[in-house]
Amino acid sequence: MLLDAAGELMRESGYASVTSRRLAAKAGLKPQLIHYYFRTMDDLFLALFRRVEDDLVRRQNAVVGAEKPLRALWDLISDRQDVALAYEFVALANHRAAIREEIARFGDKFRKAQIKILDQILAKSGVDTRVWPPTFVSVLINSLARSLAVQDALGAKLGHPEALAIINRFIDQVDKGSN
Amino acid sequence: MLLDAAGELMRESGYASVTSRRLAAKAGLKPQLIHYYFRTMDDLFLALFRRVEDDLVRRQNAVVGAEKPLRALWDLISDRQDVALAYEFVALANHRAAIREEIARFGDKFRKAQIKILDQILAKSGVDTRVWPPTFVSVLINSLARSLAVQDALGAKLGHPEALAIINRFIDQVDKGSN
DNA sequence: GTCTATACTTCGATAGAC
DNA sequence: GTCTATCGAAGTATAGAC
Repeated sequence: MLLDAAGELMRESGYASVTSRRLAAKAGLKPQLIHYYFRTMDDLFLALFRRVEDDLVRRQNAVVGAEKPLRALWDLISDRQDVALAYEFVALANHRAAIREEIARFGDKFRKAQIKILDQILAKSGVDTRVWPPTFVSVLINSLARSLAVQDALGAKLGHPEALAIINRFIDQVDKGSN
Repeated sequence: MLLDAAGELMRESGYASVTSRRLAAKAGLKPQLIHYYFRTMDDLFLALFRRVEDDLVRRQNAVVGAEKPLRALWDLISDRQDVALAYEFVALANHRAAIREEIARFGDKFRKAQIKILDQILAKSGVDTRVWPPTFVSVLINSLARSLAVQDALGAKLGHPEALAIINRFIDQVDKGSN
């Protein structure tokens, strides 16, 4: 419950506003209880990150069974809430070594799993994997999805429709061949 | 001088560590002087952002005259220092409305200028702009450059060599035709 | 412009009673 | 597990002397 509240606070107001006092207020507890469950705030941030991490890996694995797997993957990595949280964690990692290491570890783990999944999706789709190697597609779609999501959230959308048209065409083509 | 120090602090330790006390310490001043030059910390962040903004637009305009213009643009938007700062500002924008608006405004302005430049570069290069519309190339290279830079900085580099090989091939092809 | 002094708030974290 | 009490540090910001 505390981690839920912490995540919400972080997405809405940034990592700097996740303080023991504010978090406690949101959860209807006394600030001291935060330190009972998580000795330091670093412990809390790490616990939250690991939780989000597990959830993302689990959801990513689930796209394999979807009717339109690449679309499902794209939607997953485009999720506004997730992207906002990811940005906060990256900024947080800038001055918390423990977080930075965990993010780096996760980044590679998530990508490794994603490449495996894309390998299957692309093979079934009939797309030429010499032109579109799964590794490249992974880097490509994650970059695009996150950039578009964050810029959209900020309110800068110039060029997005044109880009999305091309991206959607690619996704649909892959998912069409997939069935 | 203060803005230089603030930018450095922000890149190194995150926006949350840009406080009047720490900034003053770094600059060898008393904390109260910060408030003399910038009444509030918001004013300071805005002033810093506008400064970085102008600098980026200026540097982007300069790539037109470069021998390898697309490579010059790619290097510009891949700059580790700039990307780190950009992430901090986005995170900061999450809970400072004034910053968010300024970033959105800049995002569209920067992209608009970039599309214009890419229009020239791509036209000269002989690349088929029906396959590679300048707007799409703009969204694409900014997404890729920033994602790769930030992940690199964190220490997650899985798949980067493969992606860069493909990106570099495209850039070289464009710049080759450009001369 | 730079200083001292200072007000007020919020922070992380611990001790100890129940 | 939850409470009261409390410490010391750090934050933003203002007033006023020089």
